[in-house]
Amino acid sequence: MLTISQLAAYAGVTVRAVRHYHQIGLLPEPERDASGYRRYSAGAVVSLIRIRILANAGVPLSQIGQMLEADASTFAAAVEEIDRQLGDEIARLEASRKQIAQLAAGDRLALAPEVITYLDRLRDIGVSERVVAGERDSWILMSARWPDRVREWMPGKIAQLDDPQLVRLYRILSEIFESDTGDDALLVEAADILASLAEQAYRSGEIDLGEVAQDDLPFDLLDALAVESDSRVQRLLDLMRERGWDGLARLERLAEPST
Amino acid sequence: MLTISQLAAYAGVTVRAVRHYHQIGLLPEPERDASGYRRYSAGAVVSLIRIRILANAGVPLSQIGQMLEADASTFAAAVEEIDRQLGDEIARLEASRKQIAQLAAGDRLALAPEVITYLDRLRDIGVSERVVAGERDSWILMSARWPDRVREWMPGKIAQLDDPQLVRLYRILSEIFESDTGDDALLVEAADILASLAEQAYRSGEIDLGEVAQDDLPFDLLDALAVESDSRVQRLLDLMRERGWDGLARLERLAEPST
DNA sequence: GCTTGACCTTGACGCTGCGTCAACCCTCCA
DNA sequence: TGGAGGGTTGACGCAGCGTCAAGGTCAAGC
Repeated sequence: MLTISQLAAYAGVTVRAVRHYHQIGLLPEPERDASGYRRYSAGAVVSLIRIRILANAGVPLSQIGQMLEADASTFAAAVEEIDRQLGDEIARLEASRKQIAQLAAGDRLALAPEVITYLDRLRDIGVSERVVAGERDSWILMSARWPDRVREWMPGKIAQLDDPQLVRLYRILSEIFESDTGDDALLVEAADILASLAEQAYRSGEIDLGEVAQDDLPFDLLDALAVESDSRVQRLLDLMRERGWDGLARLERLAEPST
Repeated sequence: MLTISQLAAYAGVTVRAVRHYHQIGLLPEPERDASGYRRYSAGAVVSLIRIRILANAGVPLSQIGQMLEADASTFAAAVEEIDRQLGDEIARLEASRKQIAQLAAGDRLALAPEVITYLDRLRDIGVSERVVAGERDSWILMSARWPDRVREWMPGKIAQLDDPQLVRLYRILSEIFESDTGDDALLVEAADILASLAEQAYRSGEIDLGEVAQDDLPFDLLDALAVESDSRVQRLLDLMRERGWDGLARLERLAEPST
């Protein structure tokens, strides 16, 4: 007769594992000797090894009992199911691995390469780091919901940077948010340019977001994010409202311009 | 300001997950409103999304906090470590998948094909199912500890089945254990053949187990297993002892034969 | 003002497969 | 006879939430 540690050693498992199998009813409790020790027969070793064979194959303990008793076809069906689950799990882990490979490639925020390019272009034209960081956070938000759409939008966004008016706008914004003073004249100038750009876009019908339902887009959230990062954005919003436009991330016409 | 469910929806996670992140200190608790509800800023959405990006890449929650604060080289090192762990996990699952594929291939006990062949040969020469089952359990025990050694031993075992004496022995054993009567004459005959075979093996020095330390092999366990399955095995052991041999799975000379 | 349903709160258990104390008993050997 | 090295049960811990339970709150319709 064997003690629990001998049994465990023969089967190549830990004593704790054996007791666990008893607890969940997978391995029957053996007789006890006079002092209360469990005493195992040689057959228990075989039972335990068979349990481990299935467990090592990835079968959940909760199913092993049934599988050991099942007939061939039931067994085969169960095996197939387990294999499917293992396959799913492997697929999930490999997806994770792809993700992490992207992170390793220096793309610490997991933004699409197109967005990274866009942010770099902003830096090239002299946009300050704070404003770039704001843009980045906005695109993180957008990418979370429409990773594919964002990639489609980027070429257009990058092309827009050729517009001298837009470049001027970004430079003014950089100047505003880089300084700690509240130079309202600059804010007014920014609002004027922004209104002008919005007007052009509105006339040319350029505002085109593809098939994304516009209510679905978190423009309010983007505006709120901007205001959070710097309260002077609120002033900009107010100035835009005076000029007949609502919002910032997505300008919406409030009323026809009086002029 | 956002409620917890709005925050969760923006980031594509469950409310429960957000609360969990608060609990483990991964996401800071926001201010509460008058009624005790959590109220989130837009920045929280960005924070949460960044957490999920890392979590989806397989980073354990317990490390995400540090990673978000880490510098580039620390971050890269951590990423590499995570990737290694993912690789290990995938390897383990794929090993499981191979195992289960073997099970699916009809090999329900995960015995090496050589052993299956051996058991089939036993059936071919007329060995009863009970005796084959006993052999099978023995080989399960052996395979658990020396899967590779067992495969090497099998060709020799199969070759031995050409010996008419051995065939006769197996047939007698089958007859004994298939009947419920206690025909002692058959047991005596079996013991005589076994002793004769042992003598031959002893003389030719054939007993060769390779480099396996012999104390390491569970011969006592195998004998015990046999006795458990049928108590008449005990009588066989006694008869062998009378003939100067100890054990059954591994015969050991007790004394030089008097003849 | 009342109901209703949707949303918020904290607290706690469940899941998987054991690892790891804790606190105590049993056996064997020098 | 004392200590080392077994054994026993009981319980917490782990990862990442899901899922009640037992309420309090809010907005809307009657």
